Amino acid sequence: MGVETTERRPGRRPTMREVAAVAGVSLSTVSRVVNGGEGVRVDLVVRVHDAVALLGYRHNLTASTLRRADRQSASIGLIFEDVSNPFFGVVHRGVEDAARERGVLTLVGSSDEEPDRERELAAAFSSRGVDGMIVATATEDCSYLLRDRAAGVALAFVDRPPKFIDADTVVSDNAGGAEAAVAHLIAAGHRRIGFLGDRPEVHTAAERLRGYRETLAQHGLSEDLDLVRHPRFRGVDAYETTCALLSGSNPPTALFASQNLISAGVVRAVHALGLQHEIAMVSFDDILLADVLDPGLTVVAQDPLKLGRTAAELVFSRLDGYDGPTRHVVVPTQLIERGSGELPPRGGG
Amino acid sequence: MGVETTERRPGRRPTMREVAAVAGVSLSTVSRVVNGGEGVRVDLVVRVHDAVALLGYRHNLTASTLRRADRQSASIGLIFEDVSNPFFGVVHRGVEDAARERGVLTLVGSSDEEPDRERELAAAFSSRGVDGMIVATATEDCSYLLRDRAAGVALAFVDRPPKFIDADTVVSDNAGGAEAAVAHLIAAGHRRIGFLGDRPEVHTAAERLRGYRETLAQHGLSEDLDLVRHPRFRGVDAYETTCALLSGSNPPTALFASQNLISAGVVRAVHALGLQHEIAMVSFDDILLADVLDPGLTVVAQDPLKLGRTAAELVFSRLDGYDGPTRHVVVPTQLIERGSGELPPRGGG
DNA sequence: CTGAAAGCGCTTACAG
DNA sequence: CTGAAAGCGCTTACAG
Repeated sequence: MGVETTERRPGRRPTMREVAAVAGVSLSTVSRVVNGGEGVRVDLVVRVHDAVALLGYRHNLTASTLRRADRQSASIGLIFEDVSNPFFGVVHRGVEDAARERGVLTLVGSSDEEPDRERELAAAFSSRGVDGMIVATATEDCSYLLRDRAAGVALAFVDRPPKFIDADTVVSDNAGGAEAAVAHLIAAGHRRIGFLGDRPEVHTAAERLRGYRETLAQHGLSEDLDLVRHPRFRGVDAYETTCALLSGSNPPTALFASQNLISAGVVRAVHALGLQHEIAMVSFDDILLADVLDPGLTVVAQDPLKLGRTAAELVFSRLDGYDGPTRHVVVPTQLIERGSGELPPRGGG
Repeated sequence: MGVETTERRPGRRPTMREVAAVAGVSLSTVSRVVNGGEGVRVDLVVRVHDAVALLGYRHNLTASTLRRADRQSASIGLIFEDVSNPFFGVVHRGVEDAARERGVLTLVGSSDEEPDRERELAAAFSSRGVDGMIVATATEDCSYLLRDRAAGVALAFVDRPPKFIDADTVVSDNAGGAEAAVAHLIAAGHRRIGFLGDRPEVHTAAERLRGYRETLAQHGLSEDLDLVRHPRFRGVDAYETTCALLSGSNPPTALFASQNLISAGVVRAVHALGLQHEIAMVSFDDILLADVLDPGLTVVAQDPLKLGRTAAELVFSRLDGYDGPTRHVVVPTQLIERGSGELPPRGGG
């Protein structure tokens, strides 16, 4: 206790030069040993390792990157909407799993859906020399990243495709998942299906809305604009929007909630109104405890782990020299029936 | 489409030297302007800015850090158990919020509760010159970080205090929260209360178990070792453990689940057995949808955002020169009654 | 106020 | 196989 306090400052750490002095070899030799020891006499390797251990030397990757020919920093930058959203937490993990396999570290930030914040993060990452970036973009125009790509930064977009730049992208099958959800509700007999989702400027929301609309049309159902709602702020406002929608004059008999946090608000509202056994519901994106609700929440599950891993693989393949056309990966979704999506229309809706 | 592809390699980006040439000034002057322009003639500032814009120059923070006297990289490293655990996602966000205010970026990794992995991450962060590290440690002995601290890395521990190093720490009031949970169940009439938690090597689990035991003792209840279970793997195994516990010969009338993912498994099991209105339950750590369950899940809520923000503030105060004694912050928990914790013992337990 | 020079910690041709 | 030297992109005394 307290002993270590005196060691704290100033923050000097041993350099290769000092290791060289202790080992009685040149700086070059230390560098060779630290970088694998190829073609260095065994006794010198041993002496260097001893000196490293003695001094507690740690390789300075920053300086190494600056001088090395490949310039790789072994780090990539991730920009999500919000790292505390469980969906992005899992995407993050997927990236980390792939990155870990090649010793790459992740810098991570939240854009909060603000374009300025996204650009600031990208600039900050770029200044720190990341080898690649994975972006869940919130900007209308992603061409600001062209410069970074020209400078050698490998780019991949996840969850949402970019505009004004042609780049590797991995997204969920948003329209297809929405179609599955809405078709499922129609098959259960519903004709009036409410849509609750992010504002359509968000690509995923737009795609899910498109799937909703096209599926209605395919089944000869006309769209009632009053049934489409975009809660502006999530959680609490999805709750209020749902309450308003369900207490209107001609309410829907079923709901399609197109985002995880919105779903939580919708579910909360339906339960608060005591309508959970009356109003059918399907959620886009699975959530913890969805299976324990009464009735269980039928969802269109995404595969966020795979989204993240795939995005990382796209970036790494570029770093490994792939220079072909851009790739656009679509990860399938899966409808999971748990009860809420199989309820028939109340009163024969 | 495709036009940009040709720009991609090689990854040359303009240097200060090139900016200087274009602006017709010296390298020193460019550096001064890029760093704020203090004491540089206005016309030169303008010329440099023009050259920067023309060339698309971006400051190389890595090289700057290497040369600068303060050596600050404006980045910190975070080690969590798992970035995809919603609890740590929010802790992460708390750190990010504080870091963002001072332009600091976060490197983040998951230890998966493996000591080797934790040490690897710490070494990787250190090699990349982080200014500080925030660690939710999984190691028995954290003295391996003494060297980094001696080298000037500011340290804070979050969620779990370290052993064999005296360092700034912020944790939830684990024992107090557990006490509140158990006392609450006792007040509802329960005498046989099951404990489900991580293995006690994890500090939080040990503290919550301690709170459980001490509260039983305070109320004159003897501990039944058969009621204390440590599901080894989370989720599915918490489910099975709970089923086994409840179908035993002398089952508990109430359950205390001491971790978020374990809670999910316990809740799932209680509902699967149809006992959700019979068996009382309190969970440590709040989870999404807990309020929508039937009955609502009574929880001891933590404040993960505050945990993260506080950890960051502890790190930054060290970087700002604070050199006093280590600080040990305890963040209060809050009991939220929602129904499951207020059920009386069945059959008069 | 401005610029030439030294140097941060390291890698990499180059000569021996 | 080994070492002296140049240099990655930048900052910072130092002299003018």
